[in-house]
Amino acid sequence: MTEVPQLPPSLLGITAFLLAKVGLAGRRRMGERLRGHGIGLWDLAVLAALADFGPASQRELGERLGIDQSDLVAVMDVLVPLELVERTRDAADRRRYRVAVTPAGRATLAAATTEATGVRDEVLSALDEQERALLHALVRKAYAGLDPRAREG
Amino acid sequence: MTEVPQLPPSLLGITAFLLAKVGLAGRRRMGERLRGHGIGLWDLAVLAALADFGPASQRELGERLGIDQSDLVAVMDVLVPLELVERTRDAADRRRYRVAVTPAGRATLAAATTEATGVRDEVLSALDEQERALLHALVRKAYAGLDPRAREG
DNA sequence: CCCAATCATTGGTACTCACCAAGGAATGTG
DNA sequence: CACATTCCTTGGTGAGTACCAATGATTGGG
Repeated sequence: MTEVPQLPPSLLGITAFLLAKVGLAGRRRMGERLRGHGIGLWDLAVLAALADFGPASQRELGERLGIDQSDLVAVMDVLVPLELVERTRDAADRRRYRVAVTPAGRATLAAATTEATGVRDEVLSALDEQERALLHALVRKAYAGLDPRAREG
Repeated sequence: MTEVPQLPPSLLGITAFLLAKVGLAGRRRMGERLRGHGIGLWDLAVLAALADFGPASQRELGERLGIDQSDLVAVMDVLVPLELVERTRDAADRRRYRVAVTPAGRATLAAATTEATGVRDEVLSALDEQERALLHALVRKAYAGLDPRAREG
């Protein structure tokens, strides 16, 4: 789908439909902007996790973010060469890595956060500041309550 | 991604991230439920368009819903055998079809709308009635303002 | 009547998301 | 020490989304 003209009112009454549309638009735009920084959406999530919670092994990252181990490898293949994270073998247990965000990684995270603001303003251009804040709060609350054990994002 | 535990606060501050997550969850669940009716998300959109706006050619449907012609063929391959739509050659112009929703199609649309309510209540379980209505209104407004000519849903 | 345009169909590409199985390296436990 | 387990990697699957090009049938304009 790639919306354009007048949609059927029947669809516009479906909250899930609207959320999917707006969510998709946000994800697309965010992805485009991040591409300018050489990273993808997952990479951003990993940077955020490392910045917020400190160094971790890949397994820990995967668990925390709900990313499959194998998919995490691809993330590392992006972040390591860009030197946004530093990956060293854990001295105590040389099976595992110790992944840590670098200053460059923090800078990229900050830049991405700024981009996110731009995306928000773009996607929610029809809403005023107050409405945007309200929407954010509502979606955050809804997300927090989203059955964590169910296996859909 | 298949969220679970505590996400980085950095991510939770990003509206686009939250919208994408919640939107994805809604889309998934909606897809699952529709599968029980033998149809997919696109099929529902087509049924809604036909019910709301009356019979149309496939080209008209594609334009209205932003679906590629070729993808619309797949939709018809679902809806026609299920007799949810009736497809007859246009007498005046036998190149085009005249696609119309059948009574069975309307019934399925009604059922799907009910399912949508269930999905909404599921995804927004953390919100009370008032908050759900507010969220719906905000998202609808945002969607309506979403640059219609930009080509991302 | 011939040509260009339109409508539908077929078949193919590319990208994302989520997942799974197999295997190598390193670990610790009995 | 031998064995089961853990961590990471490789390689592959399948569903969903969004495209594009080529073709056949039919049409209307010149």
